[in-house]
Amino acid sequence: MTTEQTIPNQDENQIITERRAKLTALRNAGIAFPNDFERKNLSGDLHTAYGEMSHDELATAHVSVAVAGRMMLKRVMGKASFATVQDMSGRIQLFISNGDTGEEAHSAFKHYDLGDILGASGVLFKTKTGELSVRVSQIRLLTKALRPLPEKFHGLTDQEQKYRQRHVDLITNEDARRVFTIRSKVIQSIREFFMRHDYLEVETPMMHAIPGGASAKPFVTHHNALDMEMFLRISPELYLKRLVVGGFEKVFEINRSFRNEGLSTRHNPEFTMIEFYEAYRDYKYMMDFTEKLFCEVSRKVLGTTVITYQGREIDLAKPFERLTMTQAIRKYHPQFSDAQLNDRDFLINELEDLKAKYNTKDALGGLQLSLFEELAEHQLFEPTFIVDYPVEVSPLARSSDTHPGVTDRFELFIVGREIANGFSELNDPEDQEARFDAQVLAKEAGDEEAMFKDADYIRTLEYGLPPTAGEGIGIDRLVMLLTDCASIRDVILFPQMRPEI
RNA sequence: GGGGGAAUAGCUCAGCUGGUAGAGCAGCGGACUCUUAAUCCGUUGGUCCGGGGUUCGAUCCCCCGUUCCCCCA
Repeated sequence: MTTEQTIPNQDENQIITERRAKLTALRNAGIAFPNDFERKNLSGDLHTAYGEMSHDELATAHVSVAVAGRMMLKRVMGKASFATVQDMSGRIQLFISNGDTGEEAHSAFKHYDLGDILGASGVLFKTKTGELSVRVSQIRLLTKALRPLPEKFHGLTDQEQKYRQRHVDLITNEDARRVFTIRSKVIQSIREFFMRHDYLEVETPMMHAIPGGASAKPFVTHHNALDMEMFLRISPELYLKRLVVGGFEKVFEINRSFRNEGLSTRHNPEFTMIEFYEAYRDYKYMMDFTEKLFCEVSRKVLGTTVITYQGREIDLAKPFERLTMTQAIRKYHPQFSDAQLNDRDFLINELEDLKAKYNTKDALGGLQLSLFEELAEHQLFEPTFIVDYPVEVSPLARSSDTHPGVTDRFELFIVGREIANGFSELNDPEDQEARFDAQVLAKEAGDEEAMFKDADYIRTLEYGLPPTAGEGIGIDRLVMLLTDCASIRDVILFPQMRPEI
């Protein structure tokens, strides 16, 4: 809405200059950006309704249509032309000729450029090669595109440009449209699943005075009026459990959370997950529930539970395997005995040999986890729940009644990546306070990802959190799986990038 | 953070261990009334990512930097 002409001279080129001249001519001739074209038909609907009709049937039916879209292909043959326009539902071919539109309109059309947005009305017909097309009687330029599109055959292939100029990627690459359409449907079907199970969708704060609910470094910001440091949330967990205390016994939030860590093919600093909590359930129920969810989402969105990821097939309808960490290690490294995997000195020796990262102060469970991450995690291609996480890395999970040092917790791995994390919630306020205190000690000892003590959350638990199970599922990673994308940037519309200049 | 790769016309890409750059598409002009990445003829278009260095001469070799991609932590 600015009247100021902001022309980026530095990347002005001949093509843009010529298109600008065409725009100037349009301005001089009248309204250059009209807003009165009434689009009546989508190309996809027309193909569905009339695609199967013969040339003669269509001629008899005499179907009048008005379509609009971006011109993607253009073939001029003297007194007649073909153009392909693309709208939100697909593409349709236009036939423009002196005989149908008059020579003046057709001549004007010849100066339209690929990328321009057109509106056309006319009658449906089939070409002699059988392609459903519009015999155009009136055609208008609705929006002049000043910048040229990428090459019509290859589209945009430069990864950086695909991410930085996602609109161009979406215009030219059908696969990009496919991925983000699937993403939308995945979220929709997840929401439907939870609605059907009587969950309440809620929104909790994204700005936290105390970042909690996960072990991660937060982004820091500042509230001016309150003059206080605030954090972008790393997880909505503690707020959602407050709501369970409040009596909302089944809640979920499809949330954006933020973690101040590096960027990679698996990490974007802001990411989408769903967290959900259900009272009077345990972590075992959540595993069953998760299997149902994954199966249903895949079936609804893709029409099948059998997916192919990077060349390998997975059937989400098959029961997900459930292993403890040591079982998973032994599955891929049968040379280890149970006794060895329960021997601190042995584990430390192995981790040293592997040059793996681990915390020397860790108890047995922490060391097992380090070895699991080193030797087994990346091999878990088939969906696998790893159960019985150690207490020291699970400060919000309920302790096992039968195995000291272990919590009622699982993580789900598919294609070697963590995709979900759930547990029976710790609802003993005194135990929770002790766990927070342990986290504070870890933080003081230099663990930047250790949790803060949240006294308000303890007070909340003191009102009584019913026995509850909760879980978080990484939606970006789930979408990667369902769309066969290798990089998280391929499933995030605008992934975080370094500034261009 | 470490290692490897990439950056050349608006886009997709060539460019021979050194001699100031080419093709296709797009654009512009022309021919063409059923094309399908239309075709045919002609033609415009370059900060070879940026900055230093070596050299008579650098897109090419060396150093520094920027961004992206891949692998590792």
